[in-house]
Amino acid sequence: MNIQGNLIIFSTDNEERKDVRKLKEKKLQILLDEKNEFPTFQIKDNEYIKRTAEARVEELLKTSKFYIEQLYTWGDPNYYIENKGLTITYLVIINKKNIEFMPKNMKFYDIHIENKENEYVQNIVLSNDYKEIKYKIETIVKRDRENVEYINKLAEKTKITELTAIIIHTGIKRLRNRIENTNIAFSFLDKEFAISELQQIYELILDTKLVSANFRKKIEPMVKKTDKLVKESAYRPSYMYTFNEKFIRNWV
Amino acid sequence: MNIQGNLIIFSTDNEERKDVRKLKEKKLQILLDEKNEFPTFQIKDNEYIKRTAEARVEELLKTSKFYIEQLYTWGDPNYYIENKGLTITYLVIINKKNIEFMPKNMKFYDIHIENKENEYVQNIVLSNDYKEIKYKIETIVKRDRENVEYINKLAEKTKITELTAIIIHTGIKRLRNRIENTNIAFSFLDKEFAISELQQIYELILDTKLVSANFRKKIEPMVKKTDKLVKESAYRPSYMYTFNEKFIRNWV
DNA sequence: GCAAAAGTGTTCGGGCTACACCCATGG
DNA sequence: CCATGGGTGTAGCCCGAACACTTTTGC
Repeated sequence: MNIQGNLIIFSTDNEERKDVRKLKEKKLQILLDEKNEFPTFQIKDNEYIKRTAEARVEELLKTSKFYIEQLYTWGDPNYYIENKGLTITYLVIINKKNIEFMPKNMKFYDIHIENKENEYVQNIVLSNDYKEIKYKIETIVKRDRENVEYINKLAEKTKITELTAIIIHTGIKRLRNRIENTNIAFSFLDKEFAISELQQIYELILDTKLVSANFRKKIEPMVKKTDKLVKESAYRPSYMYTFNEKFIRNWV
Repeated sequence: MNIQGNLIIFSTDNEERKDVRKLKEKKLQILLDEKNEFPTFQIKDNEYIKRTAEARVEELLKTSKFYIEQLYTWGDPNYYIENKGLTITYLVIINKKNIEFMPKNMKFYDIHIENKENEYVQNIVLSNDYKEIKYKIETIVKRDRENVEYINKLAEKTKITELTAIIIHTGIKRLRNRIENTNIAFSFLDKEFAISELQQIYELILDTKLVSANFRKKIEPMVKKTDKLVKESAYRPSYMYTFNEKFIRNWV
């Protein structure tokens, strides 16, 4: 049985502050290699797969500080050109500051997901300094390709495989589910952070603009205020907050 | 690589009506073999695993009417005595009326999950006409056995393996997640059903009592009233309802 | 009439939304 | 002074919880 693991690694990037009066803008990113594919790893008998996946992240980025969970196991021969077997995908969230080393053949792509027309259509844009990949994902309910059918209209042109497109789509859906129900948002951030940073994470993942006064109240029970101030911009400094450990939430 | 599939099949049973004035009581059930294990299936290269899992259900129960989704892929050598590899579990929901054949070596066990003390402790009771299996599942947050650690205190006595216990636990959590966010509840029922039947499904899965006046209002948009009446008891007959197809919801 | 479920309506409170408003900062 | 984000308060709205009440049935 041919079986392989791979990793969809999410992170965020802080753009430089162009205007001291404005917030740094964060961007959601994923790590892909030069063929626009995810980092992979081999799975052997008598190994604890989750540990194997973790070890691969550690080897890749030389750090052990990240969040990891199993995303899905893909097993549809139509997804593969050769070696038609299974792929187990793990979803990773990492704070860039914890990355000690960047593999030469890999790059973080900015990823932007626009929800269009209706809830089943998404436009996905991947870009870095060198290239831009755009494609549209359409979910058709009740058809039978892993429960839904995905159409990756621009897949051929962009050299993103259908499976890669589906994994990105599923990864985003999982993030959206988790961010509303668990504390994964904090995995993107430093131990101490400003509320506006947390809000940006929510906005990036959910692709919405939130009203900060309301966001603040909503997440208030999940954070603890410290007495430290961030002073690095031409607006009122923010207090630093930390995650309130009482709000650990697990999920299926 | 040694890899296997298995199935956690959920269904419900209608008890006989003891008192014409009372509702039939439903019970949540799962299918286990004589060793208290789940039905398994083999996975081969070049097969669409979900289809393979479906085919196994069809072969087992001689029907094609059921709900199926991937639950999780288990890969921890500590879970296995021998053949230490991977197990991919699919979760199935079936209406007993659609089962055409019951395999001789398998039985539906009533399953009752009590939430105790706090959200991390569950008492699980499996029973059928011949035996009863009780165990307690404790989830410890932040430890590292598939993200949480499970302690199956009575596993040895009851001959339920640790993996079986974890799959049941995870299956229940998945059902609880799905029932709040999708329309899986309808998979347990006939095409036409009374609101009280639907409510019982919710109560069984969530282990709570719901106020029927409020439940009715909550699920109102998800159902359509027919003009048929159920008259088979000494209380006011109910209209039959059907699922409103506009409320199909998918999930990650 | 009675017990039980079917079904409707009303009240109350908590949480979310929208928005007004003041504060603190560097330029 | 200004623009910008930080932070607080408040009014309105919706949804869910609690519960009262009427209807319908078989016995």
